[in-house]
Amino acid sequence: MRLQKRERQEKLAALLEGNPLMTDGDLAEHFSVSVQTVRLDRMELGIPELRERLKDMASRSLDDVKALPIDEVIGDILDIELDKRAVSVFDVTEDHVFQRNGIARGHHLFAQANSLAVAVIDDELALTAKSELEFRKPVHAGDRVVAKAEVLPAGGKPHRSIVRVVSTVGEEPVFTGIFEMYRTHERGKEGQQ
Amino acid sequence: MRLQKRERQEKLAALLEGNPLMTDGDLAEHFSVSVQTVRLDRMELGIPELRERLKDMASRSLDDVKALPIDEVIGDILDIELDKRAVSVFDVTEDHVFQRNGIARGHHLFAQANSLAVAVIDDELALTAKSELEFRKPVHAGDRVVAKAEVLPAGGKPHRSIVRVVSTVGEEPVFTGIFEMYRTHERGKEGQQ
DNA sequence: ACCGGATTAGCACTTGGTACTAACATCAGT
DNA sequence: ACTGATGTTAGTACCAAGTGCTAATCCGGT
Repeated sequence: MRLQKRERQEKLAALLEGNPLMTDGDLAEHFSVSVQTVRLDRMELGIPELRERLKDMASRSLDDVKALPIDEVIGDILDIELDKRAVSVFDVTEDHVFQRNGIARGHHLFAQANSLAVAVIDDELALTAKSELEFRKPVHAGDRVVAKAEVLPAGGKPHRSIVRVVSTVGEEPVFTGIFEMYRTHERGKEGQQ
Repeated sequence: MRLQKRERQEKLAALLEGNPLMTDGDLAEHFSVSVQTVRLDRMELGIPELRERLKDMASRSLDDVKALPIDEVIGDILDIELDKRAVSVFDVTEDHVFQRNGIARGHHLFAQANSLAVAVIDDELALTAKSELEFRKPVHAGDRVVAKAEVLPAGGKPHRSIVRVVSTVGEEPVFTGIFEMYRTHERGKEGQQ
């Protein structure tokens, strides 16, 4: 019954992949097989015991807490010239769309554009003060959204800059936003690097 | 030496908060105290044993994988009356702020408000078409943001609704947004419940 | 009928605990 | 100085979920 063994081991590995919190006893019951057989299977598959699996997950999830906040910018910045212009790209996945209709939730498009607007400002503190948005076309999972930002003359207001962002999928504009940004330092201090 | 005990227990709790992977033995060594004392301390503090802590972390990190994409709505909706008004609350954590200055990134405030605007519309398909935002005050980690949405007369435009959202921390308004929403069905079909 | 891989059983041992009991230690109050 | 409360340590029995090892048994193919 060579096939049975192989099949069982494959299913066992898959099972533990999805739900690592099962004891050998649980697994034995699930496959109607003895605990020892489950142990042998784990040996052969190189799967560690429950406690080791838990420890792994726990320490990995500790790292995750530190790893998560590295989304300072939503989307990958491809090109940037401070206080002038910037380009970023953002790939829309299933995670970003309404399950209802498959259309990307607005806040993701906003997040990409807003992040870019913040990034393009050459100042250690840049905050969004106001903005006007237009969602022109629905965006779907699989779409690659390219956002282009350009910094416009602030119109004389101190500590302010205007950033205009246009996001496109292919050639089609899907989103536009005007961001009025607050900054601590006046524009033009190129000496800061 | 009542103080010593209290102090030790505080440090012990803090220690496990930061690094839950320590055995009673590790802790005993760290505090130069017997294992039994550590156990008593854990009892008094209601801290479960190592394995339970690992199991908790592991299952939590499993949930996280499933829980993250289920952010159909950012923030918890406290109250909602379709096509009229809705309230949601969103707790800002370290994960939502710029590490630079501790100020919440704009897209989180937008996401809460926009989610609420979508939720309050009584239609199977509601999309944001345009919006105007104002970020009035910086929001910090630990702040609890309460967003209130009200649906305004659409001004005669077909398939449109206007939603006004005001977000506050305490009594202070921190964010306001006007959302022009697109909907498939005209307003007024109350029969749907 | 016999061989070999697969399976099962049994036992001793390990970790990191719980639950409980008992012995000290230390200090305060009278 | 004696008593009591509080805190600390020690020791025992027990548990879950394993490892590691040996031995027995099953079952199919030739």
